[in-house]
Amino acid sequence: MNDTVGGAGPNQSASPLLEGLTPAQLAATTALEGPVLVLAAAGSGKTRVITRRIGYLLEQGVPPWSILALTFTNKAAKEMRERVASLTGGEGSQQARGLIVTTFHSLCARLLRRYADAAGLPNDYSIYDSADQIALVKRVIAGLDLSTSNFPPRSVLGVISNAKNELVDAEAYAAQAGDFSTRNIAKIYAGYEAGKRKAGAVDFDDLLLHTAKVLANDESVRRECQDRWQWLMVDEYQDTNRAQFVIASLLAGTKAERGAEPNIFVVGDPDQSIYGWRGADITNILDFEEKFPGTRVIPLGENFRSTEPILSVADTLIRNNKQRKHKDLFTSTPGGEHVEVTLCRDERHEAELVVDWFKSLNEDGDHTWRDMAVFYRTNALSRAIEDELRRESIPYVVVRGTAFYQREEVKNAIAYLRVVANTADDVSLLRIVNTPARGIGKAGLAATQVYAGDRGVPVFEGIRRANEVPALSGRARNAMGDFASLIDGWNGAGSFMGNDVPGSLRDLVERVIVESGLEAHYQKLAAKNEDDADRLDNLEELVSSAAEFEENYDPADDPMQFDAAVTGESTEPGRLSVLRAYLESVSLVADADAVDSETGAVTLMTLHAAKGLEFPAVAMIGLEENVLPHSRAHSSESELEEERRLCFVGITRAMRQLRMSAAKYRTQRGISERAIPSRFIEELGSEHVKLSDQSDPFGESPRTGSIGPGWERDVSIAKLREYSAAEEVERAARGNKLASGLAKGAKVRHPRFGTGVIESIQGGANARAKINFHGIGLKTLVLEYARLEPID
DNA sequence: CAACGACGCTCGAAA
DNA sequence: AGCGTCGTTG
Repeated sequence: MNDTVGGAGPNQSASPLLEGLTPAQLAATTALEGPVLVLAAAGSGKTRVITRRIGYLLEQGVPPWSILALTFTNKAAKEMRERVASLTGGEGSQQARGLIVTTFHSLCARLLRRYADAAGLPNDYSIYDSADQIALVKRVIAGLDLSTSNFPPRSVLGVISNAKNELVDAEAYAAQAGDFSTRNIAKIYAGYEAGKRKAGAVDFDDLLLHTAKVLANDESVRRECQDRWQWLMVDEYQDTNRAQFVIASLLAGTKAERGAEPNIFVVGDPDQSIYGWRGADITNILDFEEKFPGTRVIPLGENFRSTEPILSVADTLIRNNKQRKHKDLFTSTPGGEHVEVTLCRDERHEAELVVDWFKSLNEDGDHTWRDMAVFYRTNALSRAIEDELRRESIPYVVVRGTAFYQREEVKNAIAYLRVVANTADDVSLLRIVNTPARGIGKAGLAATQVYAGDRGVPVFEGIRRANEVPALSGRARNAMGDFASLIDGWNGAGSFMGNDVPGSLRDLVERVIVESGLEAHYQKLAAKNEDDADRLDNLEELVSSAAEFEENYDPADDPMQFDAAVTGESTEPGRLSVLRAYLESVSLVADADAVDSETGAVTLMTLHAAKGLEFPAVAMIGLEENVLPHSRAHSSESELEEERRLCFVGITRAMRQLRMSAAKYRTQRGISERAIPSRFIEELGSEHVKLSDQSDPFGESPRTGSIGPGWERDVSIAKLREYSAAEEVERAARGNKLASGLAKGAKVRHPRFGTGVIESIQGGANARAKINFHGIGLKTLVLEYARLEPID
């Protein structure tokens, strides 16, 4: 931009911002102008580099509002903002006013709000999550007289999402659709797009897609953005997809547009690319230098996180990836313990070993619960660990940020709010129009949908005009009339423009929950079934979350409020616009956002959610074929390599201690199946790995050492059957023994379900008991796994 | 029209 | 094991 910025070398400016950096980190931090690609190995201090670089830019006099940093999760964005704030002196410092650190999706959501006209969207658009998408696709499939068994909504949506990630829209897709099935998918795709357009809704892919289109097609929009943001940074660049690459490129602009090479700074590690299935495109890294001539490439190789054995094991594993540029991982801090890899009997045994390990770490006094984490390939694997931690009264958190918003009762409340914000949102409307039941039945609704469809108006408009809809019963008309006034009462449709609805967001959410009848509905359920008691708590929590959002809401934080950002003024926002912002934030929570290192609890999460984090002690479970690598990742070598990178990401999160385990039997979908140790175990090498086979409960001392009988992977099907048959006999004997200890009519206690009476019991390999639990009802439990205690 | 139980299907990571 | 759909009953 000018000489003062570029020329200020680290030597003259003894800035504290540049202290304690390695030469490579310093080079990256102070590489200001022009395109820069930082290849940052795991644990090499990339967050540090980005935050210091932002601080350095500010120190050089760059205005904060001209800096835009894009991260992968809200959590990462928040952390980065905090670190910048502490570097530049002070919380919420005026210095950083207008600095934008956010996620791609949030940025796009805001851009589309501001440039709604140019994007062809209403500015009150809804964001559909996967459940909404499925609901809409189902309706479209039904409307086309197709069957959901021939066209499973989930897989159709997968096809649509992939098409979108390659920037193929419904039209383009139809143009290349050949066979019968593909042509029908093209029809569903088109219907799905039309449905969203009518509802004023977008899905996650659309957020990126629409933004890319607006930036590409509307020069004034592009100009405005390019003028504001002179300094662009992208974190986790290896996980950007095609659309994100296009957006970043358009925001950066070209030399022709800017008169100089754009200041775009991206940081990534090809070895940590784990979102290929979501369209992440590794060629974005490879093409970067081509797209931005004169790119400076700065490698950050030295690892400051892990002990030597951990790093070495990670390195040995990742070398098995063939489609990879060779790269040495190194640490200057030698020493450290071996990586222990254990073969367990089953997931319960595995959980016991993990929890025993954690307990011993805790007792040694070197670690607290928050230093420990368990990683797994799929969410379902957390269960056994959770049970064991609960049994041992060890505090733990399962990282699943979106789980709360996916609960039925919360989704319902949010659907109401979405309808308040956007009455055209048919998917949300249909979800709640008769929840709780208010006499708007299937038949009446169908007639209203037809009426609305014929006139091209939203279903809610049909409900408003229930009196004109033919063939409705008087009761249905009344019910619909009541419902319409309910919604209109909340969104102020009666008052001028609906924009000056008084009161707070908190009040609105509370009113909606009470007046919709949701509260009463769940109160009724809770009275009947203890399991439903927490639903009311969740609704309460939603109110708190809205209140908290409202409290922290500052329209000036909106990236698009240029003037407010620059002048420091903020305008009083209307309640509906706060509601919209709230709904948007709710739609864009990531699982990883739920990580909270402050709580003194063990952290449980998927390998994907673990990206970017670090823990002193890590247990990785389920290192089995078809789990990691996952069974669905066997169709190509590149999928397998992505699984290997996922394993690599997990390993490199561990700072001091790492354990991995595989179970000989794993229960999935309710049945226990023989599992084969993951090929990745062998690929860890043997130098820093300590194997131990603890799977034989009757064996003398556990077998340790090299890959032995229990570890073999290339077992033939016949051999597997042989194993299974032998073990089946054992299991049957165990089952019979367990069953004989209990009888019909006996009273038992279960750690979670309380006391109950046995209704029926069955022995054998899958010994089960049907038990009538007090206050809960009938449950069938597998004796081998259920922790039942007989009581008198 | 709503509530409940039986049945059958699925089953990956997530913004 | 969990979920959604279907058919039955209140």
